Amino acid sequence: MTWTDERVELLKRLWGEGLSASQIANELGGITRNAVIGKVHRLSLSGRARPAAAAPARPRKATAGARPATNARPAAPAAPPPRPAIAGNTAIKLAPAAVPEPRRETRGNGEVVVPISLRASLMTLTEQTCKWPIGDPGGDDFHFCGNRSKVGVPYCEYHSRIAYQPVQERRRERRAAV
DNA sequence: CCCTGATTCGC
DNA sequence: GCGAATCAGG
Repeated sequence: MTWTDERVELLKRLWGEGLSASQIANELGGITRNAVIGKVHRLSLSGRARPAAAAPARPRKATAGARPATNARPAAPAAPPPRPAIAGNTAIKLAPAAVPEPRRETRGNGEVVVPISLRASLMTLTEQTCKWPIGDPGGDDFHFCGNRSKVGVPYCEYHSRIAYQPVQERRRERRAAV
């Protein structure tokens, strides 16, 4: 993939909004989070909120041809990313007691805040993000559950149960059939 | 285990 | 310049 001006700008925006590299990666599509991080660094906008920190000389390892990606992480104070409460940002509500593991930015009572740009596209649907739709498709606050799901399963555990409910009935009928 | 960003270095 | 591989940490 090429880093067109548009893509670079989007990258800057999303990164500035505090999205993770992987999220930005599948937001842009066609690239990995490594590419995003690499670009971020090249653009020198790594330290999201913290300007400080001068690289305190990292101890590179043996030279020769090997690939000693030895230690790494001297710099990088990593301060809590600024969560610029996006204006008009629609806080989405989770069904009461529904999602078991709201592993996202949550505030107060279980509301989940999703960055606009994140919701704009298919959210960051990966292999293990619950793709259970919530809200009216096409509605402004339509989104996906987004909780982690097991590999190969499209939904988180909670929604899997809902999705595959009819098993019991099935079983009954099947017995009669077979 | 899942994830995060950081760094190095061959290309 | 790019990004996979790798590292280090949560």
